Amino acid sequence: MAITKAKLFDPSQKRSAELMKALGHPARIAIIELLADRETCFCGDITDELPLAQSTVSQHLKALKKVGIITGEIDGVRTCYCLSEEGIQEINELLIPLINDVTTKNKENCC
Amino acid sequence: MAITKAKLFDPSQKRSAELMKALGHPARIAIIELLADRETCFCGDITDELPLAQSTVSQHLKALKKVGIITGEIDGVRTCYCLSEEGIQEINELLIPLINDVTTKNKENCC
DNA sequence: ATATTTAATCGTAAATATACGATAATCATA
DNA sequence: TATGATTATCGTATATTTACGATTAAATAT
Repeated sequence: MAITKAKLFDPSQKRSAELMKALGHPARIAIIELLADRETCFCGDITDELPLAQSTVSQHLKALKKVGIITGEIDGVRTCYCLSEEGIQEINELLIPLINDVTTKNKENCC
Repeated sequence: MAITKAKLFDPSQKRSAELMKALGHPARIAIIELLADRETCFCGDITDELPLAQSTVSQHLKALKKVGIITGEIDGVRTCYCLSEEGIQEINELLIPLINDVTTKNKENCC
């Protein structure tokens, strides 16, 4: 059957996946936690806390920045990275409904 | 300086990343949404809704099941997939603190 | 018993992600 | 101006992911 299979993924699904994917690595979770604790925000400080090379940490920071979860602005010879409120808010807005849907609708009737 | 770099990623960070990674693809987001809407739960029905081959959908279902976000149990010749309350709850518990940390602590002082 | 339906798995190709060291670029300092 | 500190980027090797068609396996129907 399956007359059409034309329905592609919609922008919201793609955006959700993009954000989730950016969080899909222990190093990037660790970075988020570090920034949330606000003990530090320079690339070098973050590198000191992670079991990874500087270039690798820089790559992870770039990935988080690209999707809008963090911001990074140059401050002299260093770069200060901070969590982006907008990005975190977006994660919040995309995930919470999903979680709510599940916990309310899925209580009784599965196979 | 960076005297030691011994601290590896902790289990919670790895688990969070594992769950986020599983959600890091539009097809898997779409599957979660389909299952939350509870219109269907058999692999074939899901395949009909997605722009992907049956074998690919089966792979995505396997990935979601592996990390505990969905369950799948054989029902005759078909397999019924359902969202796992435990899995969703875990996502909830791991993400909410992170989001809260951010939105409360990160208000004022960034670079 | 044979055919059909459904889903999982296999094999594989192509793309993406991850990690590192080396290098380059930029700013601050001597 | 030269040096040092900091971070980004380049080049590259390896691993993982994603996708597909073909095949297999299992249950049901004929």
